[in-house]
Amino acid sequence: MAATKSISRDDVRTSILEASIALMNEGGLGSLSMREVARRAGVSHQAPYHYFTDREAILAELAGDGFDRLYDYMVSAIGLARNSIGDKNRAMGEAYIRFALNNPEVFRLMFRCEMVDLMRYPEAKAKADLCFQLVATTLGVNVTVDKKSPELAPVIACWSMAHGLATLMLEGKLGEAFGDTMDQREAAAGRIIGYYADRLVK
Amino acid sequence: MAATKSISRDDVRTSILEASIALMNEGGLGSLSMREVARRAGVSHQAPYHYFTDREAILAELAGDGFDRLYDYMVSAIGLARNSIGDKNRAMGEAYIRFALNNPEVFRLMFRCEMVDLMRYPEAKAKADLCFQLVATTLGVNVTVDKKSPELAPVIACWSMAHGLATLMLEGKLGEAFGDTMDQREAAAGRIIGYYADRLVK
DNA sequence: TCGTGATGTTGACAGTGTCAACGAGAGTGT
DNA sequence: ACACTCTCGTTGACACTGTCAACATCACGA
Repeated sequence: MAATKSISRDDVRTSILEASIALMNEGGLGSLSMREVARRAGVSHQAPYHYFTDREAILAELAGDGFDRLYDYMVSAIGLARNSIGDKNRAMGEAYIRFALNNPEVFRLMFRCEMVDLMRYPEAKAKADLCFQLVATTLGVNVTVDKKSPELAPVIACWSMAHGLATLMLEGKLGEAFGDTMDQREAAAGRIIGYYADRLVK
Repeated sequence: MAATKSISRDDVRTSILEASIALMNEGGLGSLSMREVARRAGVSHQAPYHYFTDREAILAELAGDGFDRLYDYMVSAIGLARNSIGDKNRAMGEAYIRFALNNPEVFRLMFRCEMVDLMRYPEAKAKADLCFQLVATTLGVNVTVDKKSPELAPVIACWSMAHGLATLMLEGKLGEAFGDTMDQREAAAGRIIGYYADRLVK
């Protein structure tokens, strides 16, 4: 039956991806090896190559999922915010950082070009672009504008601050200045973003 | 002779580090392997372990050098700036980004905790702290203040924006919106920093 | 003079990504 | 019915990795 066959095929592919996610979250990206993924998925060490050309192809899929989820994080936050650009900007920045802290390994994957070269994975690239467009339109900037247009400057400034703060927190460069528990750290980051994001858009 | 011995010892250590730097700059951090380093340095594959306990110890040394050089970048830039905090802040941010673009692999090393856990390398950590203190004092904030003091907020905001911008450019997330040549990209980043850094400190 | 420690070597081990060769089975055209 | 091809899966091999263990050399202090 074609049905059972195609279901089985999807099953293998899905179990490979699930094993990848589990490994990534357990031991970090360093412990995500093709052979261990295959072992976890219960197939031979070579089977994953029938679904993904190489390790990077798996990572690209995970990164693509990450951009989808980041998009959802931001859309939800924007929806809950009041109608002013300032409030939306603040909510969006907080959501960006919350996503990074809740999904550290995927976040790294999404923003490290030597791990996933988005140029070679148009699907994932499109999802990343969607996130950028969401940021721009939320700040009231028409994204169809010329890439070099100065109109994009505030978008880049806001994005840079949120991204820098997320990265520095993730990599432990802010010490424990932001508190010990996740909630405390999110709140502290939110205060920074909330206070300074406004200054960048007007 | 003790002299020749100690010189020879230093020679080996130096050649190991030089080989590491060369490899890092040629093929990225991924191609910096202990065995290839040893090969380049002209010693057996096990010799480096007499000088560094493991791969991370070499990377920590390189990262420490990186913080030294970042410090120099920023100090020079501050010295050339006019006397206002705004000008110094701008010059410092530009220097930060110039350093990142000119030394991409070292910059990554310095800010990725899974590559070098600074907690385990107090020497490198001290150099990193020096950079942070330089940023704080340049912005007129007394760094001996309580880590959780809100006085540090503008310091963190400025650092985050510069770091985020550097990271996003480095990882190619800003497309070619910033120009094709290195000079163009530096200039564009400088414009962003120059325009927005001021808004964060007053 | 005899350890002894620092410096260097070679050999081995399990682990990795990936190529090559092969097989079972389904689908298809004749 | 038969041969062909394609997909999916296997096993085996290769060179490479980090690192442990064992051994050689040789300067130096007791």
